[in-house]
Amino acid sequence: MGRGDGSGRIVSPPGADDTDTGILHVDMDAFYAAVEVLDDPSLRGLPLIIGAPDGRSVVSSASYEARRFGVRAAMPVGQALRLCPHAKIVPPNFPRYQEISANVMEIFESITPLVEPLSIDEAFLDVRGVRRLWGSPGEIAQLIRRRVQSEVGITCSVGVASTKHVAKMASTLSKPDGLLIIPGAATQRFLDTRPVRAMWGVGPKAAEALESRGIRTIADVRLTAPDVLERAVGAASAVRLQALARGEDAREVETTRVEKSIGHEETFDHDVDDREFLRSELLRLADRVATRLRRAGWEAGAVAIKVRFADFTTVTRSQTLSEPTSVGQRMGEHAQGLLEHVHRRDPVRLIGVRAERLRESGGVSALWDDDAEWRRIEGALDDARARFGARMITRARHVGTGEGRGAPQHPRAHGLD
DNA sequence: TCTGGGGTCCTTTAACGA
DNA sequence: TCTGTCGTTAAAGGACCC
Repeated sequence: MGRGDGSGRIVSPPGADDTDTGILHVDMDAFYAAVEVLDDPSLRGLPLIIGAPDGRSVVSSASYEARRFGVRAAMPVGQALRLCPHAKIVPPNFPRYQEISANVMEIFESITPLVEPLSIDEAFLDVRGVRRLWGSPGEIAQLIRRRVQSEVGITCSVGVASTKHVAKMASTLSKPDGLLIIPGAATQRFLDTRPVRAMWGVGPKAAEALESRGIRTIADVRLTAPDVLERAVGAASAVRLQALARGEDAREVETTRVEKSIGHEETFDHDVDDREFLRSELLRLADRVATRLRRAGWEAGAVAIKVRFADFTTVTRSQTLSEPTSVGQRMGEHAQGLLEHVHRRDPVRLIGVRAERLRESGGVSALWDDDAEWRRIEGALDDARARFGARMITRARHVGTGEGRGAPQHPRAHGLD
């Protein structure tokens, strides 16, 4: 979600030069707020803050009317309300945003198969292969903007360039409801004048490290001696940033991405001292993570916990499992064991559980949904696996069901009862 | 007024086996 | 056999993104 308020917006005139481009970055404008307006037109024109109204929540999205008052995503809701006291707070409705997102992505995929969703509200498109079908990249960008507006009812901004990095920077500059095309030959000129903070991957820390050395623009990054840059941001980042500053970005639009971890975390309304309560919360969170693992047909090869103390310092502990699992009870027990390795006893504001090193599930668990009895069966199966070896149990499943991972079905349907 | 929840990636350090 | 080194992996922390 863009954090700007639309001031300093730059857009291309109609029919602008789009020579040597082909990568589009499409970004919905104030997406969550836009969906809320779509569903309740009486909200149009109002300063909206999407975020839970209670205690420690932050702004997920804000309408441009609210941004004019300085409200930004990730800002505590309390602070946002002080900046814009008459703003209307709307609690987020993520399933609904997911729905609208799917509609938008469908439009993209009707234009090119090369779509890389980056998040719920943005995607890269490679349109180099569909010119004869839909026209030049600039024309396709306009087509997408029209179609998203007319078929979904919200606005988006599009950056058109020769690389992902430049397309992303361009869409950001064109927000809201804009289009910015950077022809290949203009890339260096475009980059050179932008501040380092505008680079994708340069956040507050890196920007501070660069600016304190007098490196303020992307041209500065390009012209700084590599060893100086390396001392500022580390070796890997230095190489990457300098390439991006020269307009080099060989990353392709990737249509498939494999998730690497799944986790849940929660911030308590009030800091928690009670170790037993923390243990029970770990179990609960582990259960939610395990449910998602099974639905995806995965197992965790490692479990990690995260503990954030009242002073916001955060520690993590992780452990590789001797046997991968997607059983909530087992993940929860591992999580509780990891908590024993956190010796600091101060009040805790957040706790989380994450499944890492995901692999395809070899077990029965992927076939069925979450259910107390089924959890018991899974536990028994896991124990059996541990005792007799996973291979036998796995093979038994394939013989027994004669099918792969499919729609969730209850074990009774297979006569396992 | 403090600072969500979902992630990814990078860096550093330590341990370990060849 | 001893010692140093190299490569790999695990773990922890942190920056960054939306």
